[in-house]
Amino acid sequence: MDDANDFFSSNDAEIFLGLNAQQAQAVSVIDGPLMILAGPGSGKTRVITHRIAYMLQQGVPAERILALTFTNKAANELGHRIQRLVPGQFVWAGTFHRFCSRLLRQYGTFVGLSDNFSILDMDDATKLFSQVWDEAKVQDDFVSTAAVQSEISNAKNALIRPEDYRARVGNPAGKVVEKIYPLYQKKLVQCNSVDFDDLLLWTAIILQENEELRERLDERFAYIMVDEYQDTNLAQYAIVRSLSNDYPNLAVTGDPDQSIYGWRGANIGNILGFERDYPNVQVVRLEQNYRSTQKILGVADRLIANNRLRKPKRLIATQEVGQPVRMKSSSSPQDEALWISSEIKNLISEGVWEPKDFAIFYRANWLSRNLEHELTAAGIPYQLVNGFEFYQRKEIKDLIAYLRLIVNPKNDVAFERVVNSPARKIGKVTLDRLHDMARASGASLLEVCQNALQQPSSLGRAASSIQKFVAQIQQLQTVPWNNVRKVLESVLEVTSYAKILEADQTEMSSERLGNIDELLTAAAEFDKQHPEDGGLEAYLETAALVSDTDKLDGDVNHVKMMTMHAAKGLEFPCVYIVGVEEGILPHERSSKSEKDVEEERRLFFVGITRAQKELTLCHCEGRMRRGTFAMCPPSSFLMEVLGPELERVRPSEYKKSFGHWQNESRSGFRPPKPTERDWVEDECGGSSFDIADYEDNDDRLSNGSLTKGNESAAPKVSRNQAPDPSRGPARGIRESATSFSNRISTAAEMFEDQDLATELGEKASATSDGHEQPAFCVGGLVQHPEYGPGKIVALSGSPAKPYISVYFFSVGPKKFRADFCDLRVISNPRN
DNA sequence: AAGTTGGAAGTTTTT
DNA sequence: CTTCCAACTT
Repeated sequence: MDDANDFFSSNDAEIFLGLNAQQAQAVSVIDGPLMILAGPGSGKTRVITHRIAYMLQQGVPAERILALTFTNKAANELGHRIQRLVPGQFVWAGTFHRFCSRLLRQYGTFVGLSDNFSILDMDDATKLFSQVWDEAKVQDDFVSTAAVQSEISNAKNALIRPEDYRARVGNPAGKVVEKIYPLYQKKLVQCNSVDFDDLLLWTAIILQENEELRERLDERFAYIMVDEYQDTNLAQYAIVRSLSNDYPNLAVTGDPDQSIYGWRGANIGNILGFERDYPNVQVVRLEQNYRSTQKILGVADRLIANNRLRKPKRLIATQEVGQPVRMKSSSSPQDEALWISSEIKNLISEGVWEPKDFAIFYRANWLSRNLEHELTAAGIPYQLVNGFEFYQRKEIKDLIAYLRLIVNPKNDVAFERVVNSPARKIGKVTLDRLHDMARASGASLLEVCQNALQQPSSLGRAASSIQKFVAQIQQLQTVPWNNVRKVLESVLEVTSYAKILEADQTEMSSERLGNIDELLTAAAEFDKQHPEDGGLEAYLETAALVSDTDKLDGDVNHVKMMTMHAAKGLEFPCVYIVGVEEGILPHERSSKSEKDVEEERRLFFVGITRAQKELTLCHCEGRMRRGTFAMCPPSSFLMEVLGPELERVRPSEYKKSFGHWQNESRSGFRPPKPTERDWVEDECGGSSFDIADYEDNDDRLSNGSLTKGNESAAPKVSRNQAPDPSRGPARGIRESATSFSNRISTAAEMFEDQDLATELGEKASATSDGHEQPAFCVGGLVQHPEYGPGKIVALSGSPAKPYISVYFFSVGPKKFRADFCDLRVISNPRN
């Protein structure tokens, strides 16, 4: 460090200020290949920013620097920090996928894509894939679409093109992939679309096949930095290599111990083999951890030491010893959630921490349910970072699909999504016919429609609907693309999308209108933030490539909940990791091979090392699975981690935490009783119980009989059956309260007067020849061809979708669409 | 055409 | 306990 300061001019002082020796070394090496092995919390982002600042200061033009990150969030933060350090300089930083998307907009013609291509998200790609699957009439009953789709994804990530794919022996999906992969890829190109994997695949192919272009881009991006290099796959590796051949000023940062995307084709060998790929590489190790307490690091260290496929690496603590890492056992996820929420509530009210200091991690998104419920009940604000967010909702996908179709008329997936949304009476039959025509002519669905309208008879009854739809799209194509919000408003107006929802007047449609409002606001915000580089195409690219993690706002004072995958790169003072159970953390589907288990262990390692001050590892004795309560043994990882830093949460604390709930009367909830098991432990356990118990009882742990039979679960089961106010009513009773009460009273009436039935029957036969049909009225009597006579109980719905509820003598209550049903009015109440 | 219902099936992680 | 899909209803 001192040497470094002597060597560099005084201008450098600011850039090197406060860096340790290794960090300074990593910053100062800007020419030639460099590998930065950065443990968790070692100031990696800082090194990257300062290194870029140093390059700029050394006269490297900003446009020749390329920073590739894993998430948009990381890229944005990088950009932000560079701006702070070197104001006024613009360095391109973004994800691989975004970078590739930009290249393909320019050079996609090499592989048959025009510059307005669409990026399909997972949903759309799957939709297109199953169409191809259906068309190919796959006979094999033994492979699933999902297996084949994921095998194709693997092939793409491994840079295997459709024509080169050969089934490997022992791979049941292989033969089907051989057949489907080329068809799927052909269809994608026909639709002028790419899936996520294609962004990488096509870019790699273009760079491989166009030496002149490769040289130009290699020179253009003379300085490249790749973050999270341990998570790059073969395609990404190939792209990076192509761009750093003549100008091998490539710096990669990463940590083999944090490689958690092997299932997506990430090859940990890329970072382990970096020294082999690039001769004369300089290696810098950042081993000082500035984030976590010594105890937390001790636990992390002991865990990861169990991995065999790794380079041993130290984590040197610089923080205080800290509080013990806690291990908490609960009888059920409900109890676990209640315990966590009440503890967080107490810590907040005591002023120890703020909501935003807490994070709760889990292996899979569904594990957040109970937590959400209890945090809501406790009034703790939280933010969920999960997979089913804004852009997944139907109305949002519909509107985005309109935009995609406007930009790329060949996008058949978008066409299918919107052609009957809002409802235009264009159904399966019509769509099948359009598909046949498209297959025959090789044209896109929209083109087929346009052509067929020359002879409307070929479209049958749907011709006029299609005519209208095509006219709407054509009208929308004339709207200028520079203002996204205006385009969206035009879509809403031209298609009457919002108007139809407004007319519906149900709870769901008003929620959808709210979401649409939110989308309009977001679009306006995008327009504002991108006055130069915005517009419809840029917006669609952003919409396709944003992830939910990117939206995470650390400034908002909320508890954060997310998967451990999403937690990568983040840090929080207090961390809870839930569901540390065998079958969940190592996940049962990742327990086949040692390699898989090691990746699970790295995932746990990532979770643990996010914690700065306090860490609690939680597991349940059992949980509901497939409708029944099942026992859950604690994760084998927990046993690997046992040691002096670890402390079991003692039942006395458990009781104390619940005291709060017991004093508060909440309707609908019973204060949970400490389970029998907790009491037993309280008596015979003691402070030294925990570690010894786990170490000496492998057999008990492995067969999950640590609990004392089912007694401890009993109170939970009843809690489980209590109605859950956060979810809607179960199917089957999903009727409005009014119509339900109506039905009860009517039923009572009906049963009092049994003779009414015969009377009604007689009246019905008397009026059976067709008179003018009077309007339906509540209380009126009607005749149904199958069910016989009945009484009108309620009228509901909207003018567009009127419903009628009838109580029949023969079969009880029934509900029909009033404009479709075959009901004859016998009498009205006032007659 | 479109909504409702019953039965079978299934629970990873994400650019 | 949920979610998806095919069959059935109007």
